Amino acid sequence: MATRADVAKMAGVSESTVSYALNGKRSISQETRDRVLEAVKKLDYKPHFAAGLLAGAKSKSIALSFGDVGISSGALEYVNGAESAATENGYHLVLWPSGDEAINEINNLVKSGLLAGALLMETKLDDKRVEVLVREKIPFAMIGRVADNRRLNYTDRDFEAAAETGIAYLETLGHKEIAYINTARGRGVSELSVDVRFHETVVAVANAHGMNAYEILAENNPAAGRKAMTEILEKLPFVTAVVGLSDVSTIGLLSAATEFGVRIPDELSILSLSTPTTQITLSWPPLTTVSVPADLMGRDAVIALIDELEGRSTKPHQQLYGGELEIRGTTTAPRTREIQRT
Amino acid sequence: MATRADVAKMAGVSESTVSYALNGKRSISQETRDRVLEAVKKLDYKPHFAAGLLAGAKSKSIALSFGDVGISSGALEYVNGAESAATENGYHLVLWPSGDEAINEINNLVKSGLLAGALLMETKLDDKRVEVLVREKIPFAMIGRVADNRRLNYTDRDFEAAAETGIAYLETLGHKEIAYINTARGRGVSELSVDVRFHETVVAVANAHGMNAYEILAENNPAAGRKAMTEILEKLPFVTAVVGLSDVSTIGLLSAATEFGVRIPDELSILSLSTPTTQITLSWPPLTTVSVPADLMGRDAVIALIDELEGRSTKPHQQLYGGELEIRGTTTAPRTREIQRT
DNA sequence: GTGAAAGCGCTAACAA
DNA sequence: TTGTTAGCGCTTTCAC
Repeated sequence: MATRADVAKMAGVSESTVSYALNGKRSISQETRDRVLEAVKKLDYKPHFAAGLLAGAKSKSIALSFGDVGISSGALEYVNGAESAATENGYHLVLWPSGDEAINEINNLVKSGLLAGALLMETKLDDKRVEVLVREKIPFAMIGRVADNRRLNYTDRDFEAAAETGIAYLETLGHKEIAYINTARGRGVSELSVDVRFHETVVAVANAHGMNAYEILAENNPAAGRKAMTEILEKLPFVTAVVGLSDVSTIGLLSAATEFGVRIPDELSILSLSTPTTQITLSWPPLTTVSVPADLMGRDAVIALIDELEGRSTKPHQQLYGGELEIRGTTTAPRTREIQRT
Repeated sequence: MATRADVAKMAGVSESTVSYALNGKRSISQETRDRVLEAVKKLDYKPHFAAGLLAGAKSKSIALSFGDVGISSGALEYVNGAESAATENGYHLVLWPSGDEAINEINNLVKSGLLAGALLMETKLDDKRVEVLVREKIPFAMIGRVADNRRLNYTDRDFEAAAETGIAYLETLGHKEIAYINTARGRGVSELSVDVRFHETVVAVANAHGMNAYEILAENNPAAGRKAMTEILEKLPFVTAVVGLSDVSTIGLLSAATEFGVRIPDELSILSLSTPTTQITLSWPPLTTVSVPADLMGRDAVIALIDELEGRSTKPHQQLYGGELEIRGTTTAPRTREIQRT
């Protein structure tokens, strides 16, 4: 491989001139630049990034820290949005599963110059990663929020707005008694910030609208959604609508309704507040949702981080996305008779 | 940050001794090692990877090259499998969208020492990435295959085995006339190797079993699956079973059947040969499938690549996975009357 | 506008 | 078993 020295020799200039011709960090005559560029092309010169890193150039790699059980299907849209924004800006995303030592490794690699910063997904209210990154002064941005977000970059959903949009719509339809499915949390099971925040918000908003909201806990998988449907039939036969706060479990709930012979939406309305667009049309009827602009949010978070890395931001970037009501096939006016399994 | 020189001074040894104490590339007395390790701990020394790379150490980063429209939900399981195997072996995956310049960039970064090799997903029969990587002698492994796989590492599905398993099962049930849904290809639309290979295989296997197989082309999304269902009702009302070769379109087909009032499986059997496990239970009834061990395949491909990177492999790693018949709710004996929309 | 040169922190060949 | 040392290719300061 040709080095910068080879280029310098061929172009008849010094090595530093080659660098500056390439990165534009100081002015250079058009003629000299042309000569350098020609030599670069002739020699098929490619810069050696590791050398640059050692000499002080900044890395263009960002660690993408996701949950420790892999990237979930719900998280995928965020990842794809983040990835495309990163690529457009000349950065790359490095997959990084969460874990106690993983975050220390990120710290090491940033200090080593190999990584520029980190993008955190699936944040918990009390997220250890944040502690470490703040202490070590590693630049990072979050998709989601923690308990105390002062001076932190985050891109999150606007839960108040989403709940308000969805519940106001159910009120319009005439629903009074609703159930909502949330991920099991507290009790040491999970403290994903999204679960806690949504829980609090939905109850408050429903009450404000004069509705009664009953919580059902379910892990975020289809089987748990099925169990939730069973629970509704057994314990809450009077509810006329169900609001899903997680993505996959809501689809499981819908399938289970079909299985149990509960006609959707005539006998029960289902509204999802968190289903990614790619999953909405996977079931029948297609889910009515308050949309999650996951792609945009992923992009937004990455761009916030890059702005910080490149010194363009002065204050933390904190952005909330509400999402829009998308009426599809799972909602209608409440039934008048009691629901039952057939 | 403390450097290797600081550690050497504190431990009272030379700098190279510190390196060897850390990487074990030459023998060292227990006493010396202990002293070095103690200094490392006291100084909180972290190796500077970029420096190591420049000096000749090998990178532990692998480019994960996926389709240019982002990671598809079907590809996610492969990614997660690959990621966990990489992490277990001390490697990391760098997200890399396909594209003409992208593959050149991988080439540059491998030459720069920043990347060790590449893992290719969503391979096409005539894949440009392979051309470049072979020419530049970049180590890589594929999930999928190209037309000529001599001397290449690949991990792929065993299409013959999968088709045989699925179609033999349909024969057992008594089906004679079947449709199969494949991604539109040829005609410049797509040349994903999986589409072409599956097409050829399914026809051959069906014929061998004395069945007639009719192809329906559909992009791999729910809406196209719905259209495929329409097409079956209109043009192939005599078929009693449908085999889906793609993942998402098959689920769309199933939803559409429910929508159109076609009772599954009584009026039409549906068998999927490619649906990832996470999507199977998203619809009702749950799909009967020939399973795709995507997680295993992702792991297998990464490990093959790492073996090559670390000089442990002498010949190309070529591995096929058949998958097992998993009977769920979408298949049964053929109906006797003609199918129709209600 | 351009050049010279001093590192960056590590690896590994060579020497002892 | 351990030490010495010459780079790896680039960035950047300082001088012209």
